[in-house]
Amino acid sequence: MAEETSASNFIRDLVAADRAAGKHGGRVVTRFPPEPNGYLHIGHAKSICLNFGLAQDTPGGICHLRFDDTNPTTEDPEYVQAIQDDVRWLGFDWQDRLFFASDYFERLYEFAETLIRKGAAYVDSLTAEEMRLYRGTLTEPGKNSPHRDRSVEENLDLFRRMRAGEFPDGTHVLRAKIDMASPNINLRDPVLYRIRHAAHYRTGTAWCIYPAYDFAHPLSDAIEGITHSICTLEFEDHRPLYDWVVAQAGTAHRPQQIEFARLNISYAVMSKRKLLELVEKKLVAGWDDPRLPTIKGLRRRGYTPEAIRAFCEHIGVAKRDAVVEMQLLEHFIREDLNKRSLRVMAVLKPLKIVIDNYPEGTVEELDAVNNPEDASAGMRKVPFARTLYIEQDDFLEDPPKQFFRLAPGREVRLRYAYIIKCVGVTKDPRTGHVTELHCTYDPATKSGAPEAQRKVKATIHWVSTAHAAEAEVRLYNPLLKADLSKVPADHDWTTYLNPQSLERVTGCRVEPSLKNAVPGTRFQFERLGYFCTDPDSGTDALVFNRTVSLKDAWARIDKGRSAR
RNA sequence: UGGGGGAUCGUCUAGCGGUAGGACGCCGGCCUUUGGAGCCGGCUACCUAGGUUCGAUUCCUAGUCCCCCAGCCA
Repeated sequence: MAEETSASNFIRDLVAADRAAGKHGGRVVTRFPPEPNGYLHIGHAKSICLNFGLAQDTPGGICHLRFDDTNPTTEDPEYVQAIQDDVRWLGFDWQDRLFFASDYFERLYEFAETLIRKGAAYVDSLTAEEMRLYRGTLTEPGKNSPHRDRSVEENLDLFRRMRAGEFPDGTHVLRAKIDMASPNINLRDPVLYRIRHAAHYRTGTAWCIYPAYDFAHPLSDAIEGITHSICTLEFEDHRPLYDWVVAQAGTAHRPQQIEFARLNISYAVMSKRKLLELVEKKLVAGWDDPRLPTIKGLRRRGYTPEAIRAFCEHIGVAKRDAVVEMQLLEHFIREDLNKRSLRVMAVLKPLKIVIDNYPEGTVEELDAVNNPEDASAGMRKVPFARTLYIEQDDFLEDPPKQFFRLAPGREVRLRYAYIIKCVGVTKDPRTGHVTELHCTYDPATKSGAPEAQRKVKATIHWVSTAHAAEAEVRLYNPLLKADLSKVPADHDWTTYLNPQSLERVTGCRVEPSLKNAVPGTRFQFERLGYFCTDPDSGTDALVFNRTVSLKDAWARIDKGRSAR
């Protein structure tokens, strides 16, 4: 019963119903329409999964990738490239259906003349400020521009001269002639074209007038034969305008706009504007900073496309505003990585131990399991010797009752090795800090040996001091100290950045098998979490990012204790 | 105070007049050479008030609360 099937949602249901009713000739054509003015983030992933997923799930369904590049001042080919990379990395394929709204500029222009000819659009010459005043308010109707009744001939002439570059920016716009008293402000003669003497990254200086979203988007959809144009909730009251534009242009095809609630994630920066601000002000390392919910950031952090897709599938699609907890995203990456990542041992904060009764100069190559969840992952050898590093957190001089790890006189098992007992503690006489532990081992308890069955309360990880490689490990915490939705608008939101969002731990020691780890490789550091080799990593300086920690029962207990 | 939307466990989400389900989370327990994973059990919800009905989360009415809209951004 509980098979892993794709959950339905109101959009899937609607599309299925349209197909069943033979609407659009039974075809399903969706599109993902990013503007190339920033990098994609997990919110876009939701839309990508929805649009491409709808196409995939429908026999004959297709999904276009269309760049909505109608604003030359903010767009850049760097973003076009990055967006394509990200969509592909997420696992979706637009095949030969890569489109650009800018490729439609000539046709859109013709549609604009069509509207002018039928008296549905006019050239206005009010300043932006005047236009704002004429627009009215939420509760008061607007009033007609003095230019609203220009003749078709005059409008055509003016519009052509706008195109020809005769006027400076801001002097004229093309407006839809709808209703300045409409209770829906979007219908109060919205701007269709504006003058922008700016080079476009694709069309260069061929144009100095550019279509507005409300004009370009519905018509691009119509041109491409999009059946279901899925967008976010804030466009809901643009839908009458969307339909108006398509009807006035008289296109053969009439696409249907459907809106859903955008994704929000707790303690994550999800607005394009804010992400750009973080990057530009160098508050983060770049668009791929692992603290960012950008696709590039998640990727560098160690997230897999599979986990992101599973997350997007499970959060569902609805119309109510929602804030998904970060823990849910973390759940899906843990679930994925648990099944596939190779286990290795790494010590983040080393504490040296000497096994007093272990022969000096001896090195044993012990057998270690690569992935207990996957027998085909095989085994590897890990060198064991007299002096080792263990995790500082795995020793407590005066442990509470629930602490099962090492303490004076206590025993633990060293993973894949022996049971050891702590017999001595060396401290720095000045600071009182523990600098070294002396232990003894029980040779009969070697992992795999018949007499090794003796139970101890805990197993801890370790590395051999002589064989381990040094590494830097970057730990990440939420970028924000509070949810931005609760931050007053007049506050500088960057003051809510978490100063502890990045914790660089240097002097870590990792087992020798990691010496040649290639950037982008994911591991489980046993008992610690999932880690991914960073692009900054090289053979001389290993760098790992913590993708997500393992669930930590002791941390919870410890937290509960200190809270009391 | 105009218009457009939305309200179901702490968080997401299902339900389409007939016992309110799932996931995350949280709390127990089992198991464990990762305090991981796995397994078992538990926790908590229909915005309010009326009405229709044998029966309402679902339909109706009236409220309440939340989100979006006054860019020549998308």
